[in-house]
Amino acid sequence: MPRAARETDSRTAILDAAEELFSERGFGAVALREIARAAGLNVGSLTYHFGDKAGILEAIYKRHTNPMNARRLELIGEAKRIEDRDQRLMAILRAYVLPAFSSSGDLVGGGTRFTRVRAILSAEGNAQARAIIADAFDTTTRSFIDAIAECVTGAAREDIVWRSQFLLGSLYYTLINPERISRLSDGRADGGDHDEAIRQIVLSSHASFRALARTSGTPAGELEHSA
Amino acid sequence: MPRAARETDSRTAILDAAEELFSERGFGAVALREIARAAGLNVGSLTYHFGDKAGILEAIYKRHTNPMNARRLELIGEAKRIEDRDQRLMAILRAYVLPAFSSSGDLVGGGTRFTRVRAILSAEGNAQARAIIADAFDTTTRSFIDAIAECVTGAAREDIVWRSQFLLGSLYYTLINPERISRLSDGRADGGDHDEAIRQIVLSSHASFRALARTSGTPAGELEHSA
DNA sequence: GTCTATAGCGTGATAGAC
DNA sequence: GTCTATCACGCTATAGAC
Repeated sequence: MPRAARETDSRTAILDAAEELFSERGFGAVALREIARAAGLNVGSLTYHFGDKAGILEAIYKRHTNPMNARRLELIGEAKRIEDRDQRLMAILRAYVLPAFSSSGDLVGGGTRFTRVRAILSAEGNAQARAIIADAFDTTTRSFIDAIAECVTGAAREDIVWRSQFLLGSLYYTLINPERISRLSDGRADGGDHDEAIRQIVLSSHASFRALARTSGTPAGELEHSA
Repeated sequence: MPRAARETDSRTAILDAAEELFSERGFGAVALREIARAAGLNVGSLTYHFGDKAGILEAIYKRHTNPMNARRLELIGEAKRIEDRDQRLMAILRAYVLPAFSSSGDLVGGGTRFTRVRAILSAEGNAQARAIIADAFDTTTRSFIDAIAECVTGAAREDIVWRSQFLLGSLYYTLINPERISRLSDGRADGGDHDEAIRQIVLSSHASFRALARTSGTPAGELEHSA
């Protein structure tokens, strides 16, 4: 067993390499040998440090979830102090989206890469991976839903849950398939532009959530059309 | 080579089995042996009919894309005849979402299953799979974007593209991870309820698109907040 | 048209030298 | 702590019997 407290250079080299490969092709499709080669180490070294392949994924999760959740809660806390409901809602949405894109902790560009890992893993349905993913973010997501509910008075809790699912789906799919945006816009938009992606997701979901409010000056007629 | 025109029982049995397995675990993680077992046939039979593993995926795409696109264009055509812009927008969104869930052609429940295959494959990043996916839906998607643009006057094309990306991401993620909705709503919503999913996606994206309109009675202030 | 048998390769994980 | 060597297994794809 390696010393748990200290992160050696090899350990982080392995995690960095694995994270990059997982973010591109998922968990199952990546071979330990590839990770070893990318990290400049031998296969035996990986299993020495992390036991098995799933152990590597677990370590990747461990180093990201805490900083990312902390950053989210911090930003949500700030956002909650805004009085105007619309602006507060906007700030809350940014608090959720921003840490998924920007760097988490000391890791350069780690946020985006890790979020892409999560996006791919959520689709892959791998049993080992599923066990590791399991509710690493549920608690934070619930705080997030609570904060939204306070901005969107009179909305049913279920509706907010559905739309927060759509928010996460939007975020994931944008990270997975950014070329589609560039292509369908004939180059007028760049799907790989993270700042723009954040802006678009926040604005779009803001409109989606605000339409749930029963009070305030929303134009009537969204609910119970033919759909 | 098998007769191209006629679909034998074995062929459809193979495609059905493969489609089910792909929709659960993606392309790479499914072994030919599993498909053969589920179809009640031998491995050799699969390669006889479809050449190789990618050939099976290709055949699955072939039997779905045309019917699904046709249904979408038909529904968009109907929707375009609606005069009221809000109601037309709603109908157009339904025209896009509905065929992704409901059965396509004669295939029972085929739409949902096939859409789940597409969702997983889009995330998987497999090279062979990517080649088959490539713009099987781009033409229809462009008609869809055009139709929305007519409802949302004054909106920038790029913004519509971004939000249609979010629509697809919402749809995919809901099919991939429906349990998350049930869990986060504490059982008050059922993520696996397709009719409700359609309704929620349509309403949510309707609000998102409508907010882009510069004319009409939209409440001011969505654009250019802090974001 | 479907089967069995097998080739040829790549995989995750381990044992033991250094 | 990192290496080489190796095990046992699973994979896709093919060849050829029936």
